[in-house]
Amino acid sequence: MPTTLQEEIRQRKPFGSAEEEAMLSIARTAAVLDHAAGEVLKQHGLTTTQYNALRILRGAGTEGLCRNEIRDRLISRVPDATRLLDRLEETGLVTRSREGEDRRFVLSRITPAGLELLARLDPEVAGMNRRLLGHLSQGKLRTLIDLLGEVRNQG
Amino acid sequence: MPTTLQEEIRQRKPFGSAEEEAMLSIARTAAVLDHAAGEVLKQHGLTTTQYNALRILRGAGTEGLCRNEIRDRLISRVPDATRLLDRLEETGLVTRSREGEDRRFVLSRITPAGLELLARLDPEVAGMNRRLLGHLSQGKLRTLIDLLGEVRNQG
DNA sequence: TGACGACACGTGTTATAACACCTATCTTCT
DNA sequence: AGAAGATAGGTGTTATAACACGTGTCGTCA
Repeated sequence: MPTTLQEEIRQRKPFGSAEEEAMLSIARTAAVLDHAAGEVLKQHGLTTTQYNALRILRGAGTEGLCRNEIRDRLISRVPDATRLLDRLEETGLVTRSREGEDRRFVLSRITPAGLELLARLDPEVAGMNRRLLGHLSQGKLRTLIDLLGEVRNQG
Repeated sequence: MPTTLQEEIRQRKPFGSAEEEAMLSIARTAAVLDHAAGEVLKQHGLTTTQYNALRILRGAGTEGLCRNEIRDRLISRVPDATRLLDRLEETGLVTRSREGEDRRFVLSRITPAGLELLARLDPEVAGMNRRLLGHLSQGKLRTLIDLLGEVRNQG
């Protein structure tokens, strides 16, 4: 197993700056984790984005959320939340309806089938998180989270 | 500007574990940075993956690299490096030829046009890195890089 | 030597992402 | 009231990602 990013991507020259190395480290780490999560979710017919959307809708409860609200809450922004929800609706995990007094809004809600799927996934995802990150102490995880927050704020 | 991830994605409930929060923080940060980098590169007709591939080929020099070697070095693995190189070849940034004694290998090389493009991009990318990450001290960046390395090793 | 498996690439196809554009509804201002 | 702009959502199209499979080349071993 390679021990440094430079070995991992077999780069000969050292990084030009800490900023550059940090950019690549973040991208690389996210790619590795996203791939691992994707493998787990794929077995349940979900992509990581679909799973993320379902989690958002579970958090929203019975009121549901409109399309743009879901889009804005996604970890990784997608320009086409309509068809993301189309697919979740096709597989019966989400329902949509235009019902408020403002008829522009279409509320999406997670279905019982969606809730069941998430409930089945919860322990599996928790186990995956431990497997992927459990070798770091709580203190290190906290430091990492704080540093990433600093990166995003005033990025 | 939101100050915590929880506000950023408007999540009501606190995170279930530090591992979960770290997973989401990494994914979120990578998405934000990748989006910013994509905006810069888009103006030059490149995606972040294409840019990454060009950087790899510049590092390889005149010897070039074969497809699978490029694929393995990419920050974010793609299952179809052939067509990634197809596109770079179409735009004249890369050439390919089958020439070694082992006729299975197809060597890809960056062209002078590719080198010129990268040379034009170098200062722009460096400036972007500073803009995105320059507000963190060198010590914090080093800590972040090290922690991300720990995440990937024995992940 | 020739059959077999491994390897390096490429191709075909489907699903999704990305982008521009369009429709319907609402708000506001004259 | 009615026009203009903003907002929410959908559609059409192209590009790319993702996956399975096919082709040619090489090494190996009976």
